[in-house]
Amino acid sequence: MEPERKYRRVKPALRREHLVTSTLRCLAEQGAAGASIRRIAAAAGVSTGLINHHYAHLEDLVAEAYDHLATRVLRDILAGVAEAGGDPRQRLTAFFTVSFSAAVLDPDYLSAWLVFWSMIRHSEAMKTVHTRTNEEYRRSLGDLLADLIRDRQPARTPDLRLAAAGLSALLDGLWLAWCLNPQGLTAQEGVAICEDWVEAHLR
Amino acid sequence: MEPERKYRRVKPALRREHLVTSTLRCLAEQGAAGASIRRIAAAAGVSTGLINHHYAHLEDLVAEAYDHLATRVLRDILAGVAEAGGDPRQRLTAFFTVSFSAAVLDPDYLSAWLVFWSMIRHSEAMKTVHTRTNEEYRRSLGDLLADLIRDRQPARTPDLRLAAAGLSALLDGLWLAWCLNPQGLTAQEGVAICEDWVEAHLR
DNA sequence: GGCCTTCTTGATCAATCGTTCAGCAAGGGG
DNA sequence: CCCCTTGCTGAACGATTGATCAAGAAGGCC
Repeated sequence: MEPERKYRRVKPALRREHLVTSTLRCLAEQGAAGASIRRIAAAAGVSTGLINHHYAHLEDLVAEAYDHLATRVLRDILAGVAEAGGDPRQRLTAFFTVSFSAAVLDPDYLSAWLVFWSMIRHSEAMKTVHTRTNEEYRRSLGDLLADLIRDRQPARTPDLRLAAAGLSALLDGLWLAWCLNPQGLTAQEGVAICEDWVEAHLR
Repeated sequence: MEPERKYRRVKPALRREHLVTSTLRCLAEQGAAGASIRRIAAAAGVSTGLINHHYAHLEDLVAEAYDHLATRVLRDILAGVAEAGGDPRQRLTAFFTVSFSAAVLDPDYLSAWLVFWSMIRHSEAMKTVHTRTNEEYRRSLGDLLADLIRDRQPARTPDLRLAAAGLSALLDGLWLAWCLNPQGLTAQEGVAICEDWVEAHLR
């Protein structure tokens, strides 16, 4: 008979990653109610005390989960863009397509984003993650737009910063609307609206 | 000496309105933490029991607050539109201007919207309010777009439903981005981006 | 093989939550 | 003016919250 171990020790870095993914699962499945030390501990299969051992405050864990999700989404999108080849227009289409794919456009994950956003106001850590990831996202979008502008040489070149802000807001708004009421819009229509934006603005 | 009354009775309809405005104040000031019977009761200057006397569940009160805020915002916007006169283009500009005015674009109120949205998933009452108010909003925007299209007779008339969905998403996205990070964008730039959308799509 | 670091547990704390309910009292109708 | 409806109070209940901490045990190192 092998001696039953009560638990297995895990290296901090690995354990923290484990806790972060458990947090995301909790937030996606249960929304704001899932942002609780006890529920996350249960989902991770560990004791409540372990969470405060690795994170001084629950807020720190959630901030890391925010960073994790935002980074993964942008990475997925950029991977799709890279697959699309070198044509600026097709790269932008890939950006839209992945943005409206199931891996990103998931009503369950909206619950998580809502929790993140609601914490930004009072948590400096959350604010920091939001500002940084948002800048990365908008810069990626701005780069793609800049490439397309250079390629097309449209009659009137728009302000790049405002254009990126507008397209980014359009994407966020469509994503939000779809998650809150999937009946009102299809993913294909979401992509189509973004494509229209490009054709209308960079002609 | 006038006999001190312990409290004053108020007609149900008036009391409910009182509770709704107190709820909105709580949600705006304290976010998700303000969505509590005790805090709302304290803000309204009544006992906790009174809330459950008028509303079977806290959820019902919050749903009424959601309805109240969404209706007020749309009413403010349409009032601005009415003031703008009869020119379809100027009416649309008024829609944008009011949307980015302080009465609507308030980071404090974002906290309230986030609470509402996070409750939609599990509350049928919240889902009903969201669907209805959202349809009203999008229909108002669609009407203004239809007027402008009839007035301008643009070369290629866009799908009205998709156009309204797109512009509505753009407004929501800009509003969300500004509330979450007011440094990243000014209200005037928000209006400018919306104006650009109109000029680019309905030329 | 035994020691020692430190990862992990789980009981415990005070605070807060939504809801219930017995009873008080305000103030209009008869 | 009194009664009776009902708006209203506030204590109480059980559940849940984030955080603390003493104790335990896993597993690498000498």
